[in-house]
Amino acid sequence: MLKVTLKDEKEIELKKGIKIEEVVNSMGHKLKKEALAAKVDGKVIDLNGGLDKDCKLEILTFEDEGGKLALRHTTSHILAQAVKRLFPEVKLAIGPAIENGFYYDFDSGRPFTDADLELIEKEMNNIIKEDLILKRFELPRDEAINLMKEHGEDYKVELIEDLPEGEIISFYEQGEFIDLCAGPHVISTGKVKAFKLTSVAGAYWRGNEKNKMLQRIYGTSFIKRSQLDEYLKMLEEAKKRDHRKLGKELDLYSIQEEGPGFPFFHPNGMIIRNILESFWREEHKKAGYQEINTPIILGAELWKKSGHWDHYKENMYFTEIDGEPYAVKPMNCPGGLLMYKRNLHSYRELPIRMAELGLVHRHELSGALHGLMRVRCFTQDDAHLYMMPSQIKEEVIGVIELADRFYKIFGFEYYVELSTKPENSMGSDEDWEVATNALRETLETKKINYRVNEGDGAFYGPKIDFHLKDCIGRTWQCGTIQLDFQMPELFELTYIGADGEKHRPVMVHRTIFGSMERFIAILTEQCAGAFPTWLAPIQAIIIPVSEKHYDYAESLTQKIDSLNIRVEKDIRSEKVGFKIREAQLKKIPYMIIIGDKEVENSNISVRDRKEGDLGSMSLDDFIVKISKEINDKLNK
RNA sequence: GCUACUGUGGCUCAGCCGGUAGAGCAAUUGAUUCGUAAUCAAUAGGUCAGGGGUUCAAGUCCCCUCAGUAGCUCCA
Repeated sequence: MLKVTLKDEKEIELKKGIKIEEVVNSMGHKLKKEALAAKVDGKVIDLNGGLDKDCKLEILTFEDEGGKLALRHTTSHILAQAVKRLFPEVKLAIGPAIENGFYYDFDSGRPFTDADLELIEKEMNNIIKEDLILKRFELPRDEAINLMKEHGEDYKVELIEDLPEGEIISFYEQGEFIDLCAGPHVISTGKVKAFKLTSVAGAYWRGNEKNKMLQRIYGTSFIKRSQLDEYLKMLEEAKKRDHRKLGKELDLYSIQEEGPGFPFFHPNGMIIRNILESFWREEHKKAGYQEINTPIILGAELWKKSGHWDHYKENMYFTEIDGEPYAVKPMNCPGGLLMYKRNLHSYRELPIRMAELGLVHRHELSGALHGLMRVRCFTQDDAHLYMMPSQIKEEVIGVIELADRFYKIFGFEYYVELSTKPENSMGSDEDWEVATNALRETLETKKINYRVNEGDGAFYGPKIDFHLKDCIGRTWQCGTIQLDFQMPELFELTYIGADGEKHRPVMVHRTIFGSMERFIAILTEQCAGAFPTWLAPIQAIIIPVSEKHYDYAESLTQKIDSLNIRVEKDIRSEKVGFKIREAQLKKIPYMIIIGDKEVENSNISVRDRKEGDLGSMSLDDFIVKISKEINDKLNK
């Protein structure tokens, strides 16, 4: 007999070799119906699996990540099976479950059309109705390869050949369909109650642009129809928060055909941007930063020295001045380095923190451009910190805390990545090792959860990245902290130590917003265009009921305006309802409605864009209220 | 850059199997002076992204270019 500990710490005795499915069947009706997979000693496996030793057992449903992934992974197999039934000549690549759904990559002679998708969905429904049982089996390497060769699945053969020695090679079979797969899966195709194929896109085999481009079909699935509908509705709603849509509606910015990837900031966008920048300046002054500004165009020699010429050339724009080659800066560091080199530095000055709101230009592939999120010129809220090696940890912590403070103010949740040495990099492995470990240790000291992103560092050093989410959950890198031993070496930076000798400082490159453009985009999506009052282009609008109240409106406007609150008045001959509707669409935080009553009582009637009518109050009370909201940078 | 899709007045969109552009909003003008999400009327505005081709005839079919969207690659 086996001792099995359940999720609620209850221990039960089961006979050895029992199938988890049987265990589930002996449980409550609800769990029996909802079970999708199981977690045995922390490892997610099929319900088909058996128990052969004492263990902890947890039954997973759609509410559990493991259950959800199993269901969606099975849906991707159903998709592949349907495709094979309809188009036998298509070859299979990979088909994992991903966040919010799944995909499957196919090598088909021609691209899938919308009509194909409909056919495929129909066939998938058939497979679900057939309620095929998923059977797992393992094969030794040679047999596995032979099996896949028999099926003409070249990509699968390649995958198996690349599996490390000793790796278990498993397959899943459902009806006539067999796929190489590690699992886990749900017990039968009938478990998928609601699914939808959402889009088709090209995707390179193994994510390498030198490889063949395959057809990727994306989809999602649920255990209830209502969940699918809800998800699709949620996506629709999320699209209304898209900063490209809101940017147009709120007249924040635009991108013209004459300059793809080069944004134009409109007056409303500039108000937000300028406030963000002055906030940034205040905070950086407090945090001990100096501010500098360096040129946008600098000589080619500088870029050769910094390594950009060799490691970053595809992303750079070039020009010529008086016959000499120059480059438009893609990064601010080389200019900043020249600034450091202007004079001698004592160890007593260190760390030196030089910040720069620097406009950089980078050539991004046309297909990568995306509103303000991904552009070809942007202003980084950059800073370069020069320090003694002994100061690294403290400085990196300082930046992490600064970033955290910024994101908290905007109410952003973020997640952190540690990116390591990329292929096209400079410097010795030892340097990279030391730098990467320094960052890792700092993250661990601060007890920050992070994911390692292998090979994604800058060419001169490893980095800690802060990622923020957009309206539909895509993540974008904003803040970054990059530890660099290379530039100080290349530019022969020095400081005079206590011993009177010259020493090499270490350098940290960092941003908090990331770029003004991307940050404004994220912010726009986060607040759905209803910017917190301290950032709103118009903070209050005065709406007189009729012409009789214009004088009072004018005097209120002047009073509020004199307090540096961004106020406007709407004296068009329109009805109140119409003016309110417009103000509401512009997402103006406060509407001040004044009619006979207000003029008579010398007060105002306030409407909040979210709460609606707040009733009447005195102008002074309103000013106290809105000023507090602005000064405290409240997110409401 | 790659794969697929899209591109009609400032904005959102209609235009069936090719017959030679239409609505709403916005704008302008006039009327209306009104109490918490749309007052009424009139006027003006487009060589249908650009270029080439097929055709008696192209917004509608074909090709090229440009731009956008989704994804891949890449990245703040």
